[in-house]
Amino acid sequence: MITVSTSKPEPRGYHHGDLRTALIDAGLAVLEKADANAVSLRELARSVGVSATAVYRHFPDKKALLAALADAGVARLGDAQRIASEQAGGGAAGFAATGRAYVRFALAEPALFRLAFTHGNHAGSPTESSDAASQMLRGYAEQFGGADAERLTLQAWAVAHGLAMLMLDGRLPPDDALIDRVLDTKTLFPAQPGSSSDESP
Amino acid sequence: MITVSTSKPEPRGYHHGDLRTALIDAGLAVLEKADANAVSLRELARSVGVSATAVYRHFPDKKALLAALADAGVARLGDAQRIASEQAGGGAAGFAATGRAYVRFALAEPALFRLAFTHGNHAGSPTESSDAASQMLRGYAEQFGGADAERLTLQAWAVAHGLAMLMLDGRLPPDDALIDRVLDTKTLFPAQPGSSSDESP
DNA sequence: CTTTAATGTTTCCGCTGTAAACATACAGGT
DNA sequence: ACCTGTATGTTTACAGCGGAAACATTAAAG
Repeated sequence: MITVSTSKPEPRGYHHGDLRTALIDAGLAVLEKADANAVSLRELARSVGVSATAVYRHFPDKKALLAALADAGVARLGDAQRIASEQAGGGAAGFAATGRAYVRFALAEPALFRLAFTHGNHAGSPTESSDAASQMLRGYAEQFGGADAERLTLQAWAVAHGLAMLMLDGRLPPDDALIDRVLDTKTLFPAQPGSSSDESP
Repeated sequence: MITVSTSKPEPRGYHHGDLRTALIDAGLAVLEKADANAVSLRELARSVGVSATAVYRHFPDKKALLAALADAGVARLGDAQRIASEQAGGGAAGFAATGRAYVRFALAEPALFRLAFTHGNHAGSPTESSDAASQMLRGYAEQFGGADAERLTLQAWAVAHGLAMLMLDGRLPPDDALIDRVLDTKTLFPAQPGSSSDESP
């Protein structure tokens, strides 16, 4: 009954218990304090108390491990956005909150965000993003934009993503008020808000 | 009075002639075909015909070499934008062309663009970007936006940067028409164009 | 022609990702 | 209970990396 990984998958099982999840947890922990190429297979294995090559029983190579970490990042981002959207009560306010949550998540988890989005760590086809966050954004865009839904989707995503990256890379100060100003839907998408849902709860 | 940089610095001089520029050129060449962490000190040295540690006579460490490459990237991007702006004849058309040039440059030189913008490779203070491109953008924004110049600057930069990154990372198809649609200033900044300059030549 | 500073080389170290051969422990059929 | 197959983990080995230290050479200045 030894404590084994970050959560508690009950150290039953073969040799380790649940190496795969333990490695991912360890990886996420590293990404809290350092960027992605500071993630070392050997260090992860070490921190989990296992030989370096044991990792290869669960991931074909390092790329696969990083991809798994990236997936975890995408999932967390989606959660953050859904929660923000719900707390804002949906509608135009929810739409705006979704964008702010995107950037705030990037600032809160820079290495994870970067890993999730950078350099081809994506699964499906480019255009049809199937993750929860993309679908939510598309939903808002259709709700507001009508025929221009696609353009609205892309522009909103691009502004938020661009702002996030510029702040992450130190080209813009990671200022919360700045986020609000740049992502202000009233000026960016003046025609849309308030066309099919209330906005003042 | 000797031709020094990109092509053939005439192998005169001390031991090598101009190792520093040769290394940078070699680095830029690598970045044409692979991403930044495929740039290896040893490989660069090898390709220039010099021992690995000779590099340290010109750069304190690898980070410094990459920073130099990043600077070269920023300069090239600035050139591309200035040219695009001039070819469009300035004004509102020039403003729009500047944005498109930004994204097109990113697609044409993905590794270089990434290196130039990613992960803290910037010199001065965050807000006051002193490079040519930033100043040009600010100029356009003041020309059009008046009091809202700063917001306009940031939003324009963010959309372009975000679109570039999303295309680079495979989340959006690198489609030229898509660039035009997303960066359409008429819908993104409907109030601004045509306030102090003509727009339909 | 000597001195000196700039430039390049050799050798070394610990780290990395990963391939190959070997060891162990669990699960199911007998 | 025992054997056996398969999943899991270990040992050992290799080449490549960034970089520190000591040494060698070259160009330039006196």
